[in-house]
Amino acid sequence: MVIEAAFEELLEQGADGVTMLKIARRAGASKETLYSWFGNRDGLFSAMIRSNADATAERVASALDGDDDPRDTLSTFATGLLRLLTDQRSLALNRAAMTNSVLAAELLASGRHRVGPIVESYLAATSASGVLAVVDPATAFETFYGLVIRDTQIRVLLGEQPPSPKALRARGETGTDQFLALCERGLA
Amino acid sequence: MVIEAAFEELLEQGADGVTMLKIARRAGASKETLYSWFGNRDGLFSAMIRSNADATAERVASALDGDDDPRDTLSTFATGLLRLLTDQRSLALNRAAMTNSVLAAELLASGRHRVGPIVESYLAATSASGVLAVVDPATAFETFYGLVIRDTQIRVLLGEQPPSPKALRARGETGTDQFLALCERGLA
DNA sequence: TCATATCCGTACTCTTCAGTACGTTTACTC
DNA sequence: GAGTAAACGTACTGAAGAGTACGGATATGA
Repeated sequence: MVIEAAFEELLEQGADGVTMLKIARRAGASKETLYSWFGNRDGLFSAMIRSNADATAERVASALDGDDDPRDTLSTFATGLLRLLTDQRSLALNRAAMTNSVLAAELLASGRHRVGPIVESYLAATSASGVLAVVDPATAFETFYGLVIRDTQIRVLLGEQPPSPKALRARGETGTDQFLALCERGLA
Repeated sequence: MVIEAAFEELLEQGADGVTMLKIARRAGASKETLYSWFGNRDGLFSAMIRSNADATAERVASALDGDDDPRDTLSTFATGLLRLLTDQRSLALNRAAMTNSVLAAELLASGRHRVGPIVESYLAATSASGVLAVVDPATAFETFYGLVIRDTQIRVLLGEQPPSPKALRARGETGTDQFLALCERGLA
């Protein structure tokens, strides 16, 4: 599949090293086919962003789906979010979008602005049921995000090694504990 | 000055739109002069990164310098950090470095890894004097960073409008309050 | 078997830009 | 004002890649 080949090229060569010819060769397709399917280079990148975003939104929604203890749900979700944002594909797409305003807007729309509301409605519902007290779901999610992600994403975007799975889990749990502590004091 | 001209080009054209010729013209210099001063394109970008980092480190150190109430010091510092990370020059440099591993490493070294220790030693000293209780200065700084910056930097990197100065200040204060609350409970 | 649509491979155009070469000009020093 | 070094401007080379053109292959279905 072409999108798969494009991701492989992207991971190996970086955003600047990706060429339509290399992708075509790896996919066993011709350049002309790529152009007829995706229009141009940006179109192909758009398709990659959408493909990644679809997989993401689905996972986020299902992580917040059960009715376990909010601490467990949030902590699992936190770990998943960290894993997602330090995943090589996401990183490469973020790097590529960073220097292209159209792609950047698409990435924001299909990523942050699609995931945000899902989490916010979870926080609102949980808060309404009295288990958890958040002042405002939107700012609460930002606080949660900050406590979990910290400077991790920007550092790996700039080339640092991503934290180990174990470290990710620890971070997810600590961040969740900190978030719940702030909730208890009415500071989230 | 050449570096100034380069920054202007970078802000107007974006990282990909910057060419040595345009910079030379804007600076009233010749391409050959640029090459003799900076070696090559990356050398010029390195110089820009260093120039920006020097200004930054100085401001950070002086913000943490006085012996005011830690809440005031931290809150002022927080606002400054937010302003710094959403500043157009920093953003443009981050975007440019994101697709160039050498520049990325330089940006990390002269930015995050230079500012971090300064803040950590402030936290350690303040903690030692009993005014504030942090478990570990390094993770405490990460927590503080997360509470202040949240997803602001990545969003503006992807093209969103930076928050207003007023919003930045509010964020700096709220983030500081949250951080101090976590300190009190031994969670930072 | 024929018709049609899709796709492959190759080759071509066009543009852009990094980096270099070089002759001329400015400016400073003695 | 002669000598020297730095810097200007213009022109050139070379490489790379986006996008296009087209003839030939392959498949599908009537």
